[in-house]
Amino acid sequence: MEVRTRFAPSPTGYMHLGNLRTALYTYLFARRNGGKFILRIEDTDQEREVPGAVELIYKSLATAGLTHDEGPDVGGPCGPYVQSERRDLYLPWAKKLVESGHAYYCFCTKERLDEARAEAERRGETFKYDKHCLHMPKEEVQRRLDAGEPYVIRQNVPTEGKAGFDDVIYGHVEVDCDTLDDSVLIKADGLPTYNFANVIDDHLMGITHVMRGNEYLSSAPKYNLLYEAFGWEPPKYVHLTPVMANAQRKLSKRKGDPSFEDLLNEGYLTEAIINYLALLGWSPRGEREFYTLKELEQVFDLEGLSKSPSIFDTVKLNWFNAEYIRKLTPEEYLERATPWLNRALDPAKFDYKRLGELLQSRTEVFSQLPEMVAFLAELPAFDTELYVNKKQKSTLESSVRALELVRPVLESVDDWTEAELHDRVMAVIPDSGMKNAQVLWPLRIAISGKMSTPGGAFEIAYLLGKDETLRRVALAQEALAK
RNA sequence: GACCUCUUGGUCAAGCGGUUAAGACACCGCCCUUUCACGGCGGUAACACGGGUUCGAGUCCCGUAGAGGUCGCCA
Repeated sequence: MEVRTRFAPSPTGYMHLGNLRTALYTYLFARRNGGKFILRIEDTDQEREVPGAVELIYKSLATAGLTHDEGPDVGGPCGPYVQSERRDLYLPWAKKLVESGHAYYCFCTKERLDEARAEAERRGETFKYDKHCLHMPKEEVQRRLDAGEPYVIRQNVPTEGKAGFDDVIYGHVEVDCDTLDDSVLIKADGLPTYNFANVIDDHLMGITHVMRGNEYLSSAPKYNLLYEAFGWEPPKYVHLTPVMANAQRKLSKRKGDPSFEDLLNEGYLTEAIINYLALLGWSPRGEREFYTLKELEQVFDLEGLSKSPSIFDTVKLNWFNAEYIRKLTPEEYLERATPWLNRALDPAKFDYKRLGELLQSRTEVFSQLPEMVAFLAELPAFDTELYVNKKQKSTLESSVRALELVRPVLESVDDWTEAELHDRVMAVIPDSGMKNAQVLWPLRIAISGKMSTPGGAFEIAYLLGKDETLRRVALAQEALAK
């Protein structure tokens, strides 16, 4: 049988990394098995509608490369793929359940239920609906229905026995029916609850593998009761662990954790994000850890999925990103880096090509670039202590001598290239009695004002140009004279 | 509170009854070197705890603890 999976997000206005990973696994599983990957929008909650949110889902999936075979925008045989457009579809199914005794009309008011809940709370008990309306005579039900009284339809969970399901990752999970509540299937507004809509849609759309967050682990037994009531074969369940911000809580946009878009805006590469996310909660069980999306499509399997939550680690993501950045061609690198460099530099004044070469192996995330190169545009204020470096045998005194030695040499250089600067400066060092580092360390400090820079003294001098380099050296000599 | 689930280094994780308990990130050290980074080499660091089962347990079973989830006419 053909594998059919679905990603069913709510349009919230951003793509959670946890959701993206769910989408990724769902997509990969379908691809690996030559099946279909379906996108379904779950927007039954009208109050939470966010404008543009659906478009953002399309855009995010497209950016990530997770192309769906069926969905609202591409169509398919099981449409519509937007739940709000399927609103009239669910009630008839619920009524079938009422007929077979697996569900019933309930006229209890919210007030009565709230009261009952509060009462249970007071007694320290778990609230469970008391099946009050289940025992209502048929005639009365009909009379109240005819009178137009508001109602909901509830699932009639057996009072005894066990309900369970098989999960691909967790195995067989079983609970006593009497711990289960009769949950609402159809709300007073006529729309289905999320859980009911899921069962109906997944069945109608022929979903074979339901991959979703494990917050649904507890409700899965009730899902299966529904499948049984309809006489449908339940799908295979694959409950995925959450992506955590720390050991206690999930990644949360509200708590300031980044969404997919945030990461993209900070200059993370899609490939790096996907690669990292794929390995966060799933293991290919080998030494290898670099995978393109296409490669993942070949090797992804359910066995490698983790049972326990994983913590999102920016540090490791950064490493992946840095690795992917190094794999870029110099041209690709420069293209991506340029907008970031422009935030700190005037592109007319610097050799971006050379700058790019120097920066590529030093870039973890593009957003770090402006801060890394800002010293080129403007010499930062710095303490002369920077000149003191034990390992380079550099002291304030040696630095004074080094700059005295180097300044006239620099002034005499007309061909301002790295090679020329290198040869000319290196030529005078041996006779000075100083070590290379004793001369080059203070020179770099003098013209950059920074402990570390994307390049050594000659590269920085070249980038700055002759005038600016000499200006900074003169400034440094003044400062050291004090 | 009830029910469900999870638990290998700081983090991601391999392991599916017999291993010196992989590997990666991070961290530390050394090398390379005009700084930083890259690259190379090396190092510190883990089976939550307690009982079983077994010749043998990180791997199986039972408890305990900790963590997460569910208990909405939200999704």
